[in-house]
Amino acid sequence: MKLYLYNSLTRKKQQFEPIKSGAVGLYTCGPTVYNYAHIGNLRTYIFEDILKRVLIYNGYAVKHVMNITDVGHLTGDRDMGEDKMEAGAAREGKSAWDIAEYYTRSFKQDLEQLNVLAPDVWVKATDTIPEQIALIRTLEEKGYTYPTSDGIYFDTSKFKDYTKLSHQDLEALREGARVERNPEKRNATDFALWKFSPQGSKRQMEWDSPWGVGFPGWHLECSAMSMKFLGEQLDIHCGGTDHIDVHHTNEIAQSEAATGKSFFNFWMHGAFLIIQGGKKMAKSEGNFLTLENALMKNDINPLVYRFASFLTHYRKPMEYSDESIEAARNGLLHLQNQVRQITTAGVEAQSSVSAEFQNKFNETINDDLNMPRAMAVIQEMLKSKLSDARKYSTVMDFDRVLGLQLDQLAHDQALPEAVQKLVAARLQARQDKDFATSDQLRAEIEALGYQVQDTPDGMNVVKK
RNA sequence: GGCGGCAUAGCCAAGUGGUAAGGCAGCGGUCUGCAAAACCGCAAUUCGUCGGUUCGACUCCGACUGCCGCCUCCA
Repeated sequence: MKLYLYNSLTRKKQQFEPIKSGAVGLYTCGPTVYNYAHIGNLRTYIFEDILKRVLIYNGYAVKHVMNITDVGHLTGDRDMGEDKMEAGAAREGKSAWDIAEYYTRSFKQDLEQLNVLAPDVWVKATDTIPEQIALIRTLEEKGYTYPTSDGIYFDTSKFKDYTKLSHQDLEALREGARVERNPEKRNATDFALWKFSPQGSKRQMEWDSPWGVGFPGWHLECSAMSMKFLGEQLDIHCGGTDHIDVHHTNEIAQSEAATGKSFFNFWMHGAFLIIQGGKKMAKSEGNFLTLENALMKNDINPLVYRFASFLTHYRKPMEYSDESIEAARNGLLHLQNQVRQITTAGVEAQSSVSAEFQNKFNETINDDLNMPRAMAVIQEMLKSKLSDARKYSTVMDFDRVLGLQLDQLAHDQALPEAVQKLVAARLQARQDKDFATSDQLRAEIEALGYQVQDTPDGMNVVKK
């Protein structure tokens, strides 16, 4: 079945065809590990996970690479700020390396909680320094670089297709610049490939290079890593929408200048999460929410957030609020109950997947990952005239893409001892027809975050 | 100032030329000791405003209004 994806390069939905038949190289921009990921960041990783799962669903072998930026990402623009890692280290009184390690682990935990498939290759920027230096060398030989007092820079005026991704008007951009310029730069858009360690101070992260001791520029790592692990010409590169104008634009410039070939065929970007009032989530906005403090702290399953993200298309800003999480929580619980309903008949045994609904579902997700509509297809299927067995098989097939762990529902019944006791007591009370006590116990169970379902087969208690 | 995006029921949100998916909340019903869960049914004569094109527009064009993103660190 044909797969259509929106390509930021052409600003159109295009049919996707990998360079090598049957296999896809996927590169997703990872985090800068100087702080926790917030749920806005996480939205992008969920979008990328859906993309990857859709590729797999369509039968492609996917090789997925994600970078960990642990050096070189500056706090200010114009290549003049502090390194975020060193700043994080100073803030927390730890070494930059400890900071990187700590937040990398935290990030990976978040992805696990959200059931995001791990990439095949994790790469740290600091593990590819030789490759990055080699790339600068190539650019130097080809005449794309120039030195300044603080580093080696890429001359963007020498790369003719510089705006092919951003579609920006550089003249206009220059006029509107409201940031102080680095006077040694030849063009406002030039960027650092290598930064020298500051005079007289010792950085925690620094390396020798042909140009002097220092560290690589932020954009360089992604070029070096993706080429190292995926080759010079690649299929799909993703990231947040904010990366279009600078980060990805610079990656394209340095990569294509170095290889003379077009870099990635598809560029895909996820839209932001915004909170009530329409603001994006960011540290600087003071509305920074992590998975932990937005959901887990309130005893809400992180998969609720995953489910919530399916309700808005990835290219549209997603509204976040307590109400939206509550709606998603109820929505997921409903879906889980629907699946439980068709599981109880003991029909877990394989039945064939409904071809009609599978086609419909496949067609929908293949239309630029239209998850909101896919969710509607699922409801349509669950409310159709299919047998429970077929519904079960079909929804499990869909869950390969959804990743909501719907197959684990039956085994998810382990109740805490306190709840078990209440359940046993309520069972007894009901046998004794002592409904006052029974209702009282039901309220207690629900207060602990569980839902009581009395079915003809007995009492069912599930986590909300 | 430049570039781009968005505006659809109480809330969230698909659809993008042929007469409005789905979810949450709500209401009615079946079931139940009562609830809950599940299931069945109901909910926008209408898609920010004003014009235009068309047999026909939420969908195309223009203007306007409001909101947002990037051009500063950023997913």
